[in-house]
Amino acid sequence: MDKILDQLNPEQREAACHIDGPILILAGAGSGKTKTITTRLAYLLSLGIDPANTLTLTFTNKAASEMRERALSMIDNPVYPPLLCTFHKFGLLFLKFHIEKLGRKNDFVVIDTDDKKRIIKQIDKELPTALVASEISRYKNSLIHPAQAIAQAEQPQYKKIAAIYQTYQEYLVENNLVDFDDLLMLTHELLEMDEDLRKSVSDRYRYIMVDEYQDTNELQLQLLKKLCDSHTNLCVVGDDDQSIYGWRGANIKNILEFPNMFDDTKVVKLEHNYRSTEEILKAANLLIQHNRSRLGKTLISTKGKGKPVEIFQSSDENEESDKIARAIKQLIDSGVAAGEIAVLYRINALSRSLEEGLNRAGIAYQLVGGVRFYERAEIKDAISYLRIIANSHDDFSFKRVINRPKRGIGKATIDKIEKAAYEKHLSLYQFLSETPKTELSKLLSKKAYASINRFINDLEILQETLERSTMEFMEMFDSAIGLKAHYASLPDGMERVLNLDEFYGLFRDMIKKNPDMSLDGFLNEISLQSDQDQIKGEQISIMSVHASKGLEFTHLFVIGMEEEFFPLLGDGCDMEEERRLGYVAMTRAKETLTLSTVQSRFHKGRRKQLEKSRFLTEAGLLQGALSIEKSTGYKKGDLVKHKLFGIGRVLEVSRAGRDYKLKINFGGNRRDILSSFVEKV
DNA sequence: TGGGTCACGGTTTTT
DNA sequence: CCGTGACCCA
Repeated sequence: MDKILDQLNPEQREAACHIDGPILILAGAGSGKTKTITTRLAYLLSLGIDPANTLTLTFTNKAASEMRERALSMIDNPVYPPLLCTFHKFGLLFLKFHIEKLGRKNDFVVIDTDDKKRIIKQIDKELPTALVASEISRYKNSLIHPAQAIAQAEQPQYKKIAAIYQTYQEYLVENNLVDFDDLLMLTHELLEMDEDLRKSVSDRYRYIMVDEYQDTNELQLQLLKKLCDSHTNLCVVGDDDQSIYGWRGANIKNILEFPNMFDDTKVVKLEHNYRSTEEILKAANLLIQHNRSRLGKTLISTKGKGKPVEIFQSSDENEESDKIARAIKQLIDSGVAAGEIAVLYRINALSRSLEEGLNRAGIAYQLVGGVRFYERAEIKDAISYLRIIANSHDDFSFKRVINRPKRGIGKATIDKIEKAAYEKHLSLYQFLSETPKTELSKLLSKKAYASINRFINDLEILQETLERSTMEFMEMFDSAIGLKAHYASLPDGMERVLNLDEFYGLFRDMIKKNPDMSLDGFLNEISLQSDQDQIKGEQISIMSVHASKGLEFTHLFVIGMEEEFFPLLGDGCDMEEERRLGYVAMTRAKETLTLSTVQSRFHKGRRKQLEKSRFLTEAGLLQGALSIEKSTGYKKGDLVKHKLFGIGRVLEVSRAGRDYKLKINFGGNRRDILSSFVEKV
């Protein structure tokens, strides 16, 4: 038992050994966070706690599988695996068992963001789909039902969005679809309305752990509270300084106020950093100290002084990328493995000039992020076919693929079929396969009729084959549909064909490993899976700062260190979150860190003169008095909001020790207020 | 039905 | 500048 804990430092051990009651583990970058919580899980099990009584929640599948592997390798006799999965996977499992209590069937289909947008577009074409989609997410994540949304909407635009939300939700229920937010929202709903269920679920999961707690949103917090109904054994791990998902609903208050929300919370800080040199940590620490909303932590290096952080200054983006390419070449020539090198940027648009520079220098690289495997059009087509075959009610998938490959069926024909099917209360597929041929041929044009007949026929043959043998079904699937052939004929088709092959390969693998798995099972399995886009070690990586979270590189470059790009300014800019992003970027580096800044950059069709990023000065890397206004983010004339005094206008900004003082005019009343007590409006 | 052209707008991303 | 989506015509 002690062997398990031997590997930990005193703070890590203190955190891992805490069993009962709430605990917040504040784990700084590179402080051995995963090691600590996987050890804690292994420790709990080594004490004889039933794995079935534990629940460990993460945000990504990657984190879940990594933790599972590490925890299980520490226990001698893994009895059966403890539940360790993403929040959404937990919701999915839960709903499979309990959604019937909400009057819905458990053969629901999980739709992704892309599907969601398509449905929204069907309902409304006026408002931007992306906006509506994110507002619906906001509603769901704040536990607001369509009726409430409609009742509280004031502006005409929001009235419209709330109405779309209602129609959207009705559409989901009618077609038995569930979106990502529903996986959590419906789970919460069930736990809220059914006291017995809540009690039994909470009794079962007596030891709950949450990874990356700084990224939780309101809904996730509420869900956790329900899961902790009959106990308070909640162990959350995170780093408030690495909260970089505020824009998608993560609420940093969840971690900042955790000790106030749960009584008798134990707080453990992990501040020993096992990743970066002193020079790198010094800069990162200085930078993050400029933030006010934080619990406060200073990383301590265990790796020695190291090389100073280097600054590259160039006139434009071409010079910048050439400099970086040259530096990378030197590293590689001196024997550094390419996988140890990465370049980060704040926005994806900056990858272009960088890629050009790397290409000029003949350096192979891989771009991490971008379009994910399961979101590629060709893969979603194949999945849609599988969904129709598994579930003949899935009109949504049906419409996606009815004309892919091209069958000469356009909007007009689809409208006709939809209308007729609607009148008979049948799904599209049912309607087309059950309606007598004579009747169908009257409804449709000759060409469309013949084409649809063939289509339905192919699907029926596939369905019959599936009943006999999944393997046989898979063998004939593509040739029956003609997806590969379709994509092969397109100009950029080669890669898409390869992707389809990979997908079919995945499917076959899954069947071989799990001969009993049904098509339904397979579809469920992949609905929450993003490709584990593993980084191939033999190339240098380039990616956004967001994509780099959780990774580390021996030699790291960050480009675009200019005001406007990093920090990325614009409306709704949260300077503290930008600073946390800067902190995340810097703390990815192990041995050398190079920050690059240019005088001008070509962006959105024009060249712009730029100033050096304030983060360079804040991190103590560049001299130069920064104007007070810039470092606070407040300037004369800004509107700010105070808890008690309400909205006021800034008249003057001045320094007050480590904080800043604002002279504010609150409706005629002038007051001096410390800047951390107001927020921008 | 589907290919072609033009206007517009443009952070960060996981499930 | 470059990709997407709406709209128009064959």
